[in-house]
Amino acid sequence: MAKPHRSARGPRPSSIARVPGIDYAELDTIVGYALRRAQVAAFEAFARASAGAGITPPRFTALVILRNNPGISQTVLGEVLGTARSGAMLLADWLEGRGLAERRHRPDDGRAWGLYLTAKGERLLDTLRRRVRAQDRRFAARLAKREQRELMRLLGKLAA
Amino acid sequence: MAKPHRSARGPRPSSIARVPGIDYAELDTIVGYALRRAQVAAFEAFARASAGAGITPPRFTALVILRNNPGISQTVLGEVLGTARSGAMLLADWLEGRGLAERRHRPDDGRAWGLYLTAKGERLLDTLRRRVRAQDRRFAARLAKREQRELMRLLGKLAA
DNA sequence: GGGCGATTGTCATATAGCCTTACAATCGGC
DNA sequence: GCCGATTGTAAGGCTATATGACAATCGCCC
Repeated sequence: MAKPHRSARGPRPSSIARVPGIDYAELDTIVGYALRRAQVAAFEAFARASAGAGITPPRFTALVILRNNPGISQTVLGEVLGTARSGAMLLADWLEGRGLAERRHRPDDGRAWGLYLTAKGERLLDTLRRRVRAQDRRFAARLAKREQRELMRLLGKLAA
Repeated sequence: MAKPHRSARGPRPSSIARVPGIDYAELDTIVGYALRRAQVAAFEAFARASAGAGITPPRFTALVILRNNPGISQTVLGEVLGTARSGAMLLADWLEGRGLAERRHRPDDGRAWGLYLTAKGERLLDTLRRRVRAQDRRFAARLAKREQRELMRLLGKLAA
């Protein structure tokens, strides 16, 4: 029921409006299903924020991670994203191909590359971040501030 | 940041363990990101429950919907799942191919088919449902009963 | 009753995002 | 210096979806 539905990643889930006249039965008691629904809604907020650029959630995540962890290796990036090494490499290729990130040899390890955001990457991330956060805040505004904090706490416990 | 990450659906998100030593920065303040993490965890519970059969979240959803809404059309099924009609058709093909569901002509509309669970489909759903619910409950047990109710309430508001 | 736009299922085609496997270069410990 | 482990890479493939076109049928309007 979860993302996979997905879920979990790549696919572009379109809105899952409740269809009138349909009996959802036990689906409404399954936490995973409720999570998926909410996540799809959140994704739409993200899509609105990143419209234009081909930025997807994992790419945005990678940009943030690169900025705050300069020199990170592709293997570790893959772990952070929860994907195979080869997938992280493709992602790095994509970022590098648009001049958003670059690979630099690592003095301490001849096998590994260090990943770094370029100036262009930093600029993109700056605008992107503002828009993503604004949309996320607008999305979360369906809840009171108090509820938002509580939600984040509960989600944190679930993901742990 | 939502599911799509994935997805929404189809993809098989692997666990997203927190990587020690990595700075996640603002990601931890984004509701969509938190949702995605929790959803991946929930998906793992689902995968454990449906291991063996090739049942994915959307397929499980379809089984439940078919059982509680016999005679539903493929177009409506697609709406419920949030996918294009063609995707719903493929799903119906899959279910029919394993003898879990069948299409019956609809007397009132020569274009549309009505979808119905077969006896075999009902049986599978019965065992599946028990396992899925058990795993979902185990997953949700990271929260107190009270918190679970609160979470469902908040998620409902977000998805609305 | 006939005509016409809308709807339904279907099919072909394309794509995105992944994974798996295999491999060469390199590292680290013994 | 040797050998198992690790890193990035490349090739190939798979799955879930979307898009667009199509024939059959419906519903409405005249």
